[in-house]
Amino acid sequence: MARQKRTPCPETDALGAKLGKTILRLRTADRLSLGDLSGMSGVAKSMISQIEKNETNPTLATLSRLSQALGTSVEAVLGANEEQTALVEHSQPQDIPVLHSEDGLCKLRIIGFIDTVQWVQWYDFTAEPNGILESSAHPNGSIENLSVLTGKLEVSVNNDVWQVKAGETLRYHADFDHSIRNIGDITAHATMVNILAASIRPQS
Amino acid sequence: MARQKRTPCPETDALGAKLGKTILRLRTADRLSLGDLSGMSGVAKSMISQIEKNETNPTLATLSRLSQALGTSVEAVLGANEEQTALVEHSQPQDIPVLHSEDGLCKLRIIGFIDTVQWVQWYDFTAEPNGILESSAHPNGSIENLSVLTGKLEVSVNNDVWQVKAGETLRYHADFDHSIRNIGDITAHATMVNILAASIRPQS
DNA sequence: CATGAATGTTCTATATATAGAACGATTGAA
DNA sequence: TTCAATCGTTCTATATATAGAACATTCATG
Repeated sequence: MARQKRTPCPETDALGAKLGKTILRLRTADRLSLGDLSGMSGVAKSMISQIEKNETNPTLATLSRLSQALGTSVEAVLGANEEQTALVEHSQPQDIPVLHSEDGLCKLRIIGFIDTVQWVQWYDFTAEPNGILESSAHPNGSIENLSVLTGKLEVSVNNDVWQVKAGETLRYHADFDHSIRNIGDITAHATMVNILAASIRPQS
Repeated sequence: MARQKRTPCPETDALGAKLGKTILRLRTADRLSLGDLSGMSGVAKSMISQIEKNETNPTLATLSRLSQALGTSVEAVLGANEEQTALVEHSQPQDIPVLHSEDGLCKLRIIGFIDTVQWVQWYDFTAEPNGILESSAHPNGSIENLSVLTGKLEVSVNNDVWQVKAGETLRYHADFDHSIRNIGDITAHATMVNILAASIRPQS
């Protein structure tokens, strides 16, 4: 015997509601009728109707077929946030914060600070010869990406040391104290991109 | 009467397989038994077992409850790509793909291509005077960020045109056809970062 | 006004996702 | 050895997700 409880858990329900709206939005944006999308995806149009109204609890398979037909992925459809912030932003130099290393030889311009996306930030990094930038550990599981445009840098994390020169990219875990030093004899220039772990996985 | 065809579509099947591995990985990483996770999530342990082996086709509701119990979101669980990435990666210049514009005057070096994180990519962009780079629309809701290091560029999206010069950053929606042109008389150099819409999501 | 071809909705029958129980395998302690 | 506990698997019954058909509505065009 199997007893089954109806489980309209609020979290899940909200997820389904958002999903339905997203599907509807994508479908109408492409000017597709239920029948069209049904034909393209192989999902019954009755199903699509119910999904859009959050009257059912779709299966991974149907979600996969639907998002494929809509040209996206299941993750994207589920994660899609419809805030249609149709904004364009133009930052002037004086708006961009600049950090300096303790020795005054390195400069870190924080370019990519977007309040809507906290888990990725990027910087323009320059260092005079022998300049060293010391960073304490970033939030759990962050990954730092250093792409050197000109010059030669040395990166130390924990007890490991690597060298990176112009044209190369180094990617390393930044949830330890780490430092970057200019070991060349010219000004070094690099693009640094930090990705926070929140977007990958809440740590084990 | 309802005829129903079993549809083990390869795409969907692969997604399910990946999902199963991810669930298993997260569960064991937290040292949870099937029973533990079942108790925490409210999903029958038999279901979890079948999901991990991709012998069933879970519902959005169960995925939601499971990922909640594991401390993540459905998107993250589905999007989680493959195993623990190598701790460190060092890309040489020859590993980095380079795109050229049709007129041959612009160069786009794809620096930040991480297979584990599909929602952010960045590029090193250079353009000779008058060079123009035309891009077709990116996936739904992408945002493109252009930080000019040297020179002066003009960005056209839809019918809007903006100018950006050294030190400035322009941020615009890239889900339309758009183009970037060097309107200065020296080689322009910029860092371009693209963020896909899938990532616009609060909380971790 | 018809009449048809679209649209989205509700109905109905079946395949299947799911919960719970029963099972077998492993471990550890008395 | 026993016994008990705990693991993952497999079985079974039911709730339900799904496909397909029937239905309802709009909107053309004659």
